[in-house]
Amino acid sequence: MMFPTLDPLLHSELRLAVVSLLIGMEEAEFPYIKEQTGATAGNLSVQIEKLSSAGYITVDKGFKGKRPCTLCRITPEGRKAFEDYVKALKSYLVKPKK
Amino acid sequence: MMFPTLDPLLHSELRLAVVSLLIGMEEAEFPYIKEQTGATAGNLSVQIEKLSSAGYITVDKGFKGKRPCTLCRITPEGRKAFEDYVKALKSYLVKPKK
DNA sequence: TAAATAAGTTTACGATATAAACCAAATAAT
DNA sequence: ATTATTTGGTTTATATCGTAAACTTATTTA
Repeated sequence: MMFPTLDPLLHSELRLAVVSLLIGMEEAEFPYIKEQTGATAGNLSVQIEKLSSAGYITVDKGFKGKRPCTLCRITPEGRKAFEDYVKALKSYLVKPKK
Repeated sequence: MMFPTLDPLLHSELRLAVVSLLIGMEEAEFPYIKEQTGATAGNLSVQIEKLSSAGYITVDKGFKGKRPCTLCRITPEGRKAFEDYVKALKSYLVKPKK
């Protein structure tokens, strides 16, 4: 078909932002992601859980001193899915030569 | 903010496909769009109506011979919105140089 | 010790996408 | 000449999704 389907897990503003961010850093804390994306904590929590249970990111809940600290990282599958998503999107954004 | 908001009207697989198609042709009939996008008639009808009432496309219901014929065209606003959407998306897809 | 902040999670709700069901007219089959 | 099928859609119902509000627990700060 003309237009390939877009991975619904990535075709979401916030989830795409999260993955995009992680692609660029390989490790980020929850509050940092929250700040960079402008998301509310609740929404971010939900979307991170979705990305995590899809295997696109890993989530490590530990402590930094005495405070909880949630560390997120992209997985190889997440990286692959992102690349595929970008490729697919191009079919929508770039008109193929007549 | 790092990630600009994505026009929710365009951030939809089918609506984006429709607009993308119309950008490349300036005029298309309902059945053609249906075929190219692989959408069901119902879904397409709904999404075309949304694009239309947002002013992104025009919809002309006429006849071709005796059969009804629905013609869609992109509007300047639709074109502009699409361009803005593509620009905004790039913030998500391309990592800005460190 | 009381209030405020940090770091999240859970829950509730409204919006959204999608397909199923439906409708009307025209054409094809019997 | 009916009956069935196809064409070209629209309306409606549903299931999913995104989002913010409310809540929890622990920790500083006043």
